Amino acid sequence: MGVVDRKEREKVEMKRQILDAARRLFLEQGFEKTSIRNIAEVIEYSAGTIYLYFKDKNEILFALHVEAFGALTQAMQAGIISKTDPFERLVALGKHYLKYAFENPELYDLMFVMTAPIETLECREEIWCDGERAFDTLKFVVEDCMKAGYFAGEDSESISVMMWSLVHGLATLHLRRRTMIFPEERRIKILENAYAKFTEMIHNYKK
Amino acid sequence: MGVVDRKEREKVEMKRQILDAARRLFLEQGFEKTSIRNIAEVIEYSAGTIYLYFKDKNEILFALHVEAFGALTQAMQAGIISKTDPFERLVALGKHYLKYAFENPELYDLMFVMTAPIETLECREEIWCDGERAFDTLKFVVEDCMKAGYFAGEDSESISVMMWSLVHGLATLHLRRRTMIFPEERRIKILENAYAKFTEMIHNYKK
DNA sequence: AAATAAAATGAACACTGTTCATAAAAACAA
DNA sequence: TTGTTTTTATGAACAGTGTTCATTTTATTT
Repeated sequence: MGVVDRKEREKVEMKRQILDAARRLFLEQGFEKTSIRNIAEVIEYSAGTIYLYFKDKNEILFALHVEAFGALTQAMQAGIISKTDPFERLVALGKHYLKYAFENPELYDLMFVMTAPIETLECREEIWCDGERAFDTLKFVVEDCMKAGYFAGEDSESISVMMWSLVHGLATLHLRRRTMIFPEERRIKILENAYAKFTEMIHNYKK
Repeated sequence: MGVVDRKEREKVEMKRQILDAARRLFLEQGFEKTSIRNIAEVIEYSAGTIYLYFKDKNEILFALHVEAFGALTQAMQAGIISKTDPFERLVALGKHYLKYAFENPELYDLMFVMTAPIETLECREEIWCDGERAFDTLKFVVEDCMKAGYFAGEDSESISVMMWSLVHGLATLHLRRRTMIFPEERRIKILENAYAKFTEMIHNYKK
């Protein structure tokens, strides 16, 4: 039957519409302040209809979570292929990670800061798989650096966690407005300097 | 009039009761999931009464914010006085900062992650003063290290932001459960290793 | 004891996420 | 085409939210 196929397509199409509306609203006004009724209004359906396509509000967030990680993975790959030298690659990887975070603040939030969805999806393996894959990408680049003579005698995991924490720290301090203690025109520069200093330090490090 | 004095004391006492109840509930179930009615129930008053002592829910959060920063300042001071050598001081400062974050997850959230209150209190100077003071403490210790020959030729601000970002990154990745990609029994060790590696690197760094 | 001032209440408002009986639309069978 | 069944959509209802405010209760002053 071609009908069942079309129905399937329509279902997917409807989910897309909901997700697009939800993403837009989440980006504009945040997760908490966006109501199911808001989303329904945008796509011109009743609130109840949303629940025919997604179990609850968190399920919508989860779907966006998957998409967001897809985009981050792409951004990270772009960083990797932009350089050939292993260490330059690592630096570029961090830069692209930060770029992604700054350009997609709400999505970054959703991936690495939000707790709301996590409680509900604690048992959900896929969530962690995405994060794990991203971390493994970082670790892989770090190990490449080690093969090229960097971080001699260190373990790649510690170096990777250190690197991740630093860029995540820079990203969240800024996204959550904690760089407000600095004058506005210098904020970005200050973050860039901190990252530059960090990469310089780990570059020149000898035991 | 002694009466007006007593009234003043009672007002303070009532505020204390509200704040204590609110802190407990925020710590237990988070800010969003705690309602004014919940707080009122704990102190055995009606919901409306809360609004005679605090303008709104955010005002309660703000009061706790001030308290939380007081406690962090204390924790940082404890780190500083625990050592005499400048660099050991810096390391201890970071350790005590992390300790505070792990022991007071919701308060740490409130200070460095939450966005909800910040929107409302954007214009509020006091908020940023507290954060600025904490950052200045860090910068001061970094500058002491420089006087002792560390970080030659660097500027203390970049080094301080780098340090802050790293510990903040470690703290938030863990508090927001993103270390779940690692096996449970190794999580803390992994964070400690990353911090140890970082301090080691900035310790041995020569331009 | 009466008048005044302060404090506490609880109903009301407009909102939230979610459910579910009902109604409309679409697909299939005769 | 008509009647039946399945799918999809609706909107009222529920229990909750933050917040306001007229009303009542309590405390103080005259």
